[in-house]
Amino acid sequence: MIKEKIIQIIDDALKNLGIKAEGIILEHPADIEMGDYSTNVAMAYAKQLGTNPRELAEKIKIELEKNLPKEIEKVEVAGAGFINFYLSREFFTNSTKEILKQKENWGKNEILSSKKVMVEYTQPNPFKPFHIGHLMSNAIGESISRIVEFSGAKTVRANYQGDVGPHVAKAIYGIMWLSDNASNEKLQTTDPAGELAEWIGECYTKGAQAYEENESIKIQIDEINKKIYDKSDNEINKIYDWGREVTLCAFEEIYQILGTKFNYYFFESEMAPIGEKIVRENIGGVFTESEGAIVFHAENYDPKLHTRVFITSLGIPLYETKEVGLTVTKFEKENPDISIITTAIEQGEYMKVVQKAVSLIHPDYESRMKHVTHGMMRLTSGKMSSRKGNVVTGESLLRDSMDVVREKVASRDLSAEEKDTIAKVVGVAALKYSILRSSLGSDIVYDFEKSISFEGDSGPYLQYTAVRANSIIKKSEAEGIHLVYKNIPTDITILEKNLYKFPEIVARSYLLLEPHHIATYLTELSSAFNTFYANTQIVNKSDPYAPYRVALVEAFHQTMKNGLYLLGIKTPDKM
RNA sequence: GUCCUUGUAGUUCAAUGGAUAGAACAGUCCCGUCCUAAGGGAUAGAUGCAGGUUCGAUUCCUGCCAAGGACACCA
Repeated sequence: MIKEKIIQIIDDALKNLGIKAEGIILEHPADIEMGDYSTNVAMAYAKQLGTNPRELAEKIKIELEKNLPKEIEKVEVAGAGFINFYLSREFFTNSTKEILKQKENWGKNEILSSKKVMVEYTQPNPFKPFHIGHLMSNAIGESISRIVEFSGAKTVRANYQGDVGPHVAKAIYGIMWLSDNASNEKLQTTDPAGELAEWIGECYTKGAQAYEENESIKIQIDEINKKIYDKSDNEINKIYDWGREVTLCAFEEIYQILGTKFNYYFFESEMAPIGEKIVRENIGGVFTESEGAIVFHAENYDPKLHTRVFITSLGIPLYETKEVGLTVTKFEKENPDISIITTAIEQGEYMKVVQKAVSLIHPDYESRMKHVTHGMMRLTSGKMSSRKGNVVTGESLLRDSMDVVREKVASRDLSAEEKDTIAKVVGVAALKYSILRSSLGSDIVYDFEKSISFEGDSGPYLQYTAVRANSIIKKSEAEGIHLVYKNIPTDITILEKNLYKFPEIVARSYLLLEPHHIATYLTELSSAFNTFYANTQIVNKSDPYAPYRVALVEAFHQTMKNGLYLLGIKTPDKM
């Protein structure tokens, strides 16, 4: 790649000047006018050599110019002593050719070649609503899965769901309590799953409220919880089986719209016994008994960690224990080189403790476990809580987003089927982009008006720009403009100066596990394309440069398609 | 109290230790015989506070302030 090549010639130049360089830094200048690549070596070594940075930069420049490769047009010294490289027309022309050659492979790298990476994300709980937090985890996890895939790994997608525990008992109590005749009919069918799941969500909310407000109901629900575990009550078993199926079915419908296909579904009910066995086997070693419970004193291994209970004094395995079971199961089943878990930051400290415990039992897993945490999705009114019922569910949000798109395309000359597809694809894009445009660390303040705004910095803006490019390609085909690299415009567009950077951006997104770098890049790229589009008549048979410009548009379209794929967003042909 | 996140234009977000801190929305003002105006152009506007390291700090270190989270039997 060109980057390595430039670093090499800088290294050679420095050697000729008798400077031993360690780690040459080559970056893109903030302003595109200042060149395509820039190095700070003159500033970094001037002090050590006792010279002025600019003077040293000039010397290095002369040395570089003795043997400049054809990809570089010129070298300049600027500012406090930066050495800037300007890539040549030939480089950009070849770059366009390369993109069209690589097609769907454009942007891939080999950082993870022949590795296997398991990514766990989404983690909704049966019997509870699919809320915005799940949407967030899904968008991020799916994007990371695809970025990892583009980095050469085999990706295994996993989902982990809490199908047992107090939340299920609360929901079942709610279902029994709210079941009038009409809802008894509900229990006879699992269709439509979405609506039924929504009703179960309401039952959960009512049950959870009652649990906190009424002592006798609390006792009843605890009783139900026990019966769920030992499967001793037929009526409860029936409701349980029905509710589990309905909610899982509803989740599957959402995954389909979101574009996720899981390879594995892990359930807490299955992980509990596995984890419990492991924990009990390690009492005395890793775990200790304390006040009747089985705990892990993580602070003994790392002062920043804390003690957590793994099995209660009543002998019930907690989430920590199930997580141990899950982690070990993942490694035993798939033996991934890297196991990534995506959750909200509130799980951060807890996960460190669990991973420390697992590491003590299986030291070889330690360096392979990665926890990616993201901020919380919150309303302006505060934290979202499905317990208090003030939720905007993930499903309702998706529906609203798609409805807005439907209104916008209503007047377009498209078939009803096309409009429906566009509503789905663009609605999902609006939502995913609003999640993936920010770095993972900070919270996302959810503003409905803004999330459905399709102007400017948004998913639909990216799709719209790609669609415009697609129209040009279609039109050029109709006009019979053939791709030949005969006449190349002498000027270099901002679009070209952005396109070749795509693989670097993908690699960086993987190394930092931050999808937003791709989102930011695509927005800049789209902006560059739209400027080009506004100022240039591209499809023009009498223009000798038309074939190259169409090729450039195709290269742009391909880059957008691949980039949007990495965000889990589809590129429509029309909208 | 201890630990983990996060503090950047009016708002929502960017910025692999670099050059004049970038966008978008909202504001003001332009662009419609032309490939989709869900577009383009112009204009105004910001690094929580105080130190330190560095040729250079939004970025790294220390302290403070503010918001959110985790700290024994919820998940």
